[in-house]
Amino acid sequence: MAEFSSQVRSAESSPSHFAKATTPMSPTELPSKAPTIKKTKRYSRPRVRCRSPTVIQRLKKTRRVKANDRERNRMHSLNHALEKLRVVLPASSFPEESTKLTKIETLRFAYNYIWVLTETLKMNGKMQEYEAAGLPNPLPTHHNLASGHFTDAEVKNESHLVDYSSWIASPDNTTASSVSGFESNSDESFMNLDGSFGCADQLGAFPMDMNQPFFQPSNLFCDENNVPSFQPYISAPFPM
DNA sequence: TAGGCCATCTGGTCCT
DNA sequence: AGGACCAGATGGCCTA
Repeated sequence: MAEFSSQVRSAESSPSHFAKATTPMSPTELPSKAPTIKKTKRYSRPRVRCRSPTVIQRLKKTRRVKANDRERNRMHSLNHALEKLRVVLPASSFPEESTKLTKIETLRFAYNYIWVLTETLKMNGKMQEYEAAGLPNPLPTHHNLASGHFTDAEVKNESHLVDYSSWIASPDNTTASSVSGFESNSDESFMNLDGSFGCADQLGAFPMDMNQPFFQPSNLFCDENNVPSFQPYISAPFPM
């Protein structure tokens, strides 16, 4: 934490108020530990300093200034952490196309992004269970997408999900184009600022809008009659 | 110009 | 006593 504080203070982008921040003493600056000398108690009553009102006022002011300084640094460290979170979110991959996420957007996006990744992992686990049991892949494929079980809108969403989950599952994130025929490469596959996912030059919206209900991958599995059941939206994982 | 977002200040509370 | 944390207040900046 102390390390971070110094990082923040030394940040190039630091506004002028950083200059006001108190600089903690480095270990070398710290006073060497003086040998402890046991002092004899000279007063029987607790010492109460006699301070004039002006002294008290001055004391209060310096305390307030120091508290403000700490609070400023605390908020800067919080913002720094948020910034680090921003840069690992997919939306940050295309800064030229997106504005910086606000604080609340960053938190919601992160929450939802983690949720999607978790669901994807669960889905992959289920796929392996199906394979191990010798059952047909329940996930939407080109074959079952064309089988008439889905509406056009559903097919659209399904293909996006397949792309998305494959993209996430692939180590180099290059499989999205191969799954449903997108002519994209890894550089073009991304999560849009609004939470939609797709390729640079196409896509409606993979329904991952931060403020909208969510697509649930686990709902893509076939029912007992081997008919793909599909429920495109569920309640948003993040309470909006 | 209203509204959203942000940084900062401030006083209160809790903890060490 | 002093630091950390929190929430309310305030003012500046930006955008629709």
